[in-house]
Amino acid sequence: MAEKYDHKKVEKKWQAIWEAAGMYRADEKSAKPKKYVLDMFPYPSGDGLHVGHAENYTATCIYSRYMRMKGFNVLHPIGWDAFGLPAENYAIKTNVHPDESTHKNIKTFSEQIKTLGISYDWTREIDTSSPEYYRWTQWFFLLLYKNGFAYKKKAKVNWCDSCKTVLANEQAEGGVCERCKNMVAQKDLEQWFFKITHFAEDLIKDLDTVDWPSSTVAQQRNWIGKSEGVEFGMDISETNESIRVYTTRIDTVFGMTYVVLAPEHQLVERLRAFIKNSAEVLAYIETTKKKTELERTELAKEKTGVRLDGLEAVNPFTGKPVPIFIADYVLGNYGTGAVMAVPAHDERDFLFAKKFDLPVVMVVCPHYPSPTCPVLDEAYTGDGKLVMSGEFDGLTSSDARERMAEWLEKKEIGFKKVNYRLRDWLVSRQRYWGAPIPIIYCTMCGEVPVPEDNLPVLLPKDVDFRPTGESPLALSESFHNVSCPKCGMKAKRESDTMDTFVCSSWYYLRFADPKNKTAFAGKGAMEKWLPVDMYMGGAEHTVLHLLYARFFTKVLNSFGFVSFKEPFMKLRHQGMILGADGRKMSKSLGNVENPNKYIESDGADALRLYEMFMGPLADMKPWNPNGIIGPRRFLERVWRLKQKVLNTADEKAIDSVLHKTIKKVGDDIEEFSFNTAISAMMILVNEMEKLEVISKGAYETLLLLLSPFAPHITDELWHDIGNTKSIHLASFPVFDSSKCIASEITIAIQIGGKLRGTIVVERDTPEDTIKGLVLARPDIAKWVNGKIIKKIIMVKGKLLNIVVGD
RNA sequence: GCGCGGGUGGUGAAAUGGUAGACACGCCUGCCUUAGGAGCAGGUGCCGUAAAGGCAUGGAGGUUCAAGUCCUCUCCCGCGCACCA
Repeated sequence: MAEKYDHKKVEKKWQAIWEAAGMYRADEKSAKPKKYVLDMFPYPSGDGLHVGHAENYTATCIYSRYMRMKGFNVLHPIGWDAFGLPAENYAIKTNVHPDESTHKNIKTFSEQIKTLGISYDWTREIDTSSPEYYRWTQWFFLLLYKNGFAYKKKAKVNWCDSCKTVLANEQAEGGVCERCKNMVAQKDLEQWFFKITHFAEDLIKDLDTVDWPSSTVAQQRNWIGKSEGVEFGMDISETNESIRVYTTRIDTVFGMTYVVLAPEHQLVERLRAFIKNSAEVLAYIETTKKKTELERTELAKEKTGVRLDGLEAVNPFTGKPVPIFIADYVLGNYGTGAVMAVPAHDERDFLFAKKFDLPVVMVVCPHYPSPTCPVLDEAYTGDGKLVMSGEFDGLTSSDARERMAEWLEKKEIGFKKVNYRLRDWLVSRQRYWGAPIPIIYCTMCGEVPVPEDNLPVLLPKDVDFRPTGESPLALSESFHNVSCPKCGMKAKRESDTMDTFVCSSWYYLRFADPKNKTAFAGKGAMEKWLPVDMYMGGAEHTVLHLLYARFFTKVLNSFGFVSFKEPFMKLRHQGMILGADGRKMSKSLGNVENPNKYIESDGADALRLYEMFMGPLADMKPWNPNGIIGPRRFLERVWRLKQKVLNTADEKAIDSVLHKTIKKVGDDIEEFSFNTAISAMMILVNEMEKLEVISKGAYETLLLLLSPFAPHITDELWHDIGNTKSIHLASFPVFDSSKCIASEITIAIQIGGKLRGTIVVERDTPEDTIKGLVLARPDIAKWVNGKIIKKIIMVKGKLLNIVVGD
């Protein structure tokens, strides 16, 4: 009796052998074509590895192993996104220093990943919280600073009172803190920003050059929010002032019945003397100030606002004056902070007009030429042809937009304008566990960048990191008080740290050259390995990390550091694995699955297979605690199959299905359809089991196909049948289409499109012979008898459809 | 409201316009046994005792010899964004 499959023994053995041999190191000297396969590097949380991590890493591991077998020089690295709030929050709770807990967690993660048999090049491991790394994060800050892409300004910013820090817009979506889910308040604070808006157009345009999931591309486009419209001025009667408004619907301008300013608009203050009801207006502005962003933007069906009595703005197209309002539904920080209101063609204007009893005039009609304009019970926001619009009558909306823009330009009142919703990236944080911002404030010299050779600005370890709203670093005497690098006088260091997303915006570059002491990465190394060919991670960072990383690449490209404009050429997301109850895994629900448990009971190979077999990688899917049994049984069958291997066995017996499987598995790995690749291998094993004996060649092919998925057991069996080098150094089997064709084929027989039977014939049977055979069969003939055969449709090798009529 | 995905057995899911439910889990019936989360053989969409047959991919139409797949309308679910003019 052959030895039983002992996953613990096998997996431990091979992991040690691979590590000793340095099997998965990327080769700097190889002439083979490169393939850079990257996982979104993890934040080493105290909870350890999660089945979701395992899903992500197994998928790219399979892909990397496959690419190695296909002759590529693969770079597949791993590192740690180690800075960040959770470590600090944990520290506050337990009084364990973030540096200590983070490094303990990294150790746990590393061990867990190794037991999964993930083929990382561990020699390139990086840790964003190490001075060797954050020195370059600081260097990037200075690069941006010196080129005007990093600046400090006082602005209304998102403040999370529970995290005691400011947040970027991207981290405060919907007015809620991305980390702790608490409501975010608006505060006027002086903060550091990166000028991501400078690249807004490129960030939109270059999305066309990458192979990313369509929803991710759509989300980024949506976030950047490009809009094309016109900006024009409107004179204010009886004053020398004018209002500039921005609109994307200039074609509706003849329907303008009023104008709205954002309450914070500067004109309000300047025109105060002309406003008759200024007390009421000021009161409204005060009320607005007290509202949070969320309250202001909440699905407030109820519109509020105040008319500026005594003031009117003139519509340049009609020459007619319209009233001016302030209302908080108009945002001060977008466009010009003022809009023309066309209630017939804008829902918000419509609601406002209803409330204030303002005229609603329809000027774009979908039923042109409509004799009368209907009474509207909601705004018509679509296109149509223009009515009541003077010389523009009868034009389509899109033509009118062009013509009206030209009209404004000719009169020098307005111009075409592109606006973006994207705002600059707020990067300073009033927290401890992050890279210090390398700036010094001198009473004489002002803002002074830390000289490059003074980097890194070390994060002091002896700091009370409990957040107070004041940056913890300001409390460290030795850190905070320094002398000015310019004049040598007493000065103070910037005490804010950088958003952790800054650290992760360039880590993929560092992997190309992780030990470099003179640059963030050598130019040659980056040109060799980058851009990333395959990037994989969760779909939750579509706007944050992926946008920031693209921004960094664009900055570096514009300064000539790198030749590429996009960092991640191909991107795929793995779907979230839910708990067995179909809910999101969480400690409080007690439905969290730990991969260790399954590695222990069934082995890493079985776990890897199960996670890949669960369903399409990108789908969200529930965990089935019993589901691993199928893949485990499959591996045992592969193990037992070894007993049937005979050198003299006939290879042809299984050729057809074998080659079909080679094709299917190869194609599926390239498409990330691992579930169907596994199913194809199961079919192959089922077929092999039916045979008395299997040729060594066929069995080897099976092991090679399976090796990216189940690397341990396949290497063990590979050696058992007489190979001396690791299976992971072998080539992927070559598909031979001539061997794919079976000698017998099954043809479906349809009568009038309905399946009535099947027939098995020799591969090269002529069509007429098949027709004859089919019609001779009584079970088929009974459907045809008494009817006229109108047509016979033959799909070669697949199907015969007899179309009958009465 | 807008954008992106989806709706197929008891479950996870397969299907270049060409035999719907591959592959697996579960379940049922045998066999075997060192009684195991074993192994082997067979069965398992629904209606029909069975056979014959019929019905089935959210719903309604349509195109086609042939539709889960293409087209129109519609319902439902998930995710993301949301007063950006």
